[in-house]
Amino acid sequence: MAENTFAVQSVRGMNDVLPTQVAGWQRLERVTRELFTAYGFEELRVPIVEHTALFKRAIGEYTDIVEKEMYTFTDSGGDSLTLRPEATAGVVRAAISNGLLRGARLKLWTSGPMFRHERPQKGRYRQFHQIDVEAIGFAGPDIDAELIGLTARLWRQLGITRVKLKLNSLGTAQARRVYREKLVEYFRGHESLLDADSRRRLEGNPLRILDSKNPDMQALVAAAPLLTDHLDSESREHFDGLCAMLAGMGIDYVIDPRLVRGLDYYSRTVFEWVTDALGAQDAVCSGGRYDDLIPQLGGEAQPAIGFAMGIERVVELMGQAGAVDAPLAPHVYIIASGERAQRTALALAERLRDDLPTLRFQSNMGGGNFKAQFRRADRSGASLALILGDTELERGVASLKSLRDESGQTQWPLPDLAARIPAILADLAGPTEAG
RNA sequence: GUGGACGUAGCUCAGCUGGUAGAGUCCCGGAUUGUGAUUCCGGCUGUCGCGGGUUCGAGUCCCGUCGUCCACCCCA
Repeated sequence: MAENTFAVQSVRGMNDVLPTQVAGWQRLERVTRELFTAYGFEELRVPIVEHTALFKRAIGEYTDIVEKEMYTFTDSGGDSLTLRPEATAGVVRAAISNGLLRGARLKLWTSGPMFRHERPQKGRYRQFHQIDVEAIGFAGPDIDAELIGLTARLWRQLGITRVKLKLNSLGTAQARRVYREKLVEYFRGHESLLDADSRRRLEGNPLRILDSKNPDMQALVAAAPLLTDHLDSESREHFDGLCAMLAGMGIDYVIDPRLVRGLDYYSRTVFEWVTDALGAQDAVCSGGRYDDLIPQLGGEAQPAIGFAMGIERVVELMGQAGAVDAPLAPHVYIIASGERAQRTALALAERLRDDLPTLRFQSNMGGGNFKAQFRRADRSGASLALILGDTELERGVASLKSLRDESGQTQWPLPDLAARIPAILADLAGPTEAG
């Protein structure tokens, strides 16, 4: 590859978010921040890089993420570090190492880039972004229901409708161990029917076989023993409680006994919001309970639950739902012709910004004749053009022209502008925007 | 990591069985003296992703490579 090409190409799977796309990101960030605050969650910011061992221990040695998808490197001090592939491990680590856990109940959220070395696809990137929510110190199922209720509210606020909630319980680690043995036994009995992927998983992560999309495997999977039938009684009760609460909140869900997660730390409640609008990358937001993780990482045992949503995926859904705001147009576009007028216009713009801080003034930059400046004014979407030329300068006035209707052009002494502009804008806006 | 499709002006694309690139759009200027739509006229921009090969000659064929997209896989 030529060196130039190399230099101007972004790294595979790592994308720029362009100004035209940013509106969706900002809307999602704003709505989630308000929602989290309203539910009593506090923001926590954690590093992007952690010790490799943290992720191995939290996510599990035999998961796909740890086995083949992590960006791991040795720093110049000889430490093995990893670009975080998910957020929970870092949040839990931060809670432990800052001593936040002692008897506390933590409701936290964080967001930022995550890194996974996968083959890029629509909705799947090597650097992608998540908004992550964690509730530590709550045994549930009330908090489980609240978290799910929060996400359901978020979709409503964003105008997203093409999502469905899938729900399952993985039981406790002990119950899962028993089930796992049963499952391995079952699949060993039919080993000749297993595809290559499934045979590989039989050792490391047999539960994932249940997730197989291979049509040839469906019959075998369908007849496999169900985790749901092997739940311990406490998990059963917990899960039934959650279902009842969701029903009481009017939240629709589908119980999917084969919903398992790709991260080992989950136990009991797992859930996933899926969509049919993003092709194969259908998970928009998912999470679950991780009651055993904190002691595994050296903290004092605390039940906990969390979820993460993929910003790129949610923003894509927002775009499809038409839920992205148009960029804010200036209220006033300032046109100035001639050197003296341009100087006057800059000073005038600053004064108007002082006097009218809630309005958006855009000054024409880079000169141009009146025609060009009016064209830019029009394209800017501004409601009003403020015109400053030789004629106006001589008389100490500025012209104001409506760009959105035919109400014409008026002239005002410069000192009066700050008082006149809001009134004129209000007239232009008319009754529709009066509220 | 596996399989498949694709990669031509900023954008959307055309370019037949190989003969050294074109449209629309965008942008800029003009259509009587200081006024944004539309229309008309004129103008600008391309290492045809990159590298190599075949050929007298390649955007068009072959190989490699990078990237995008789709499916698998995985997951947010």
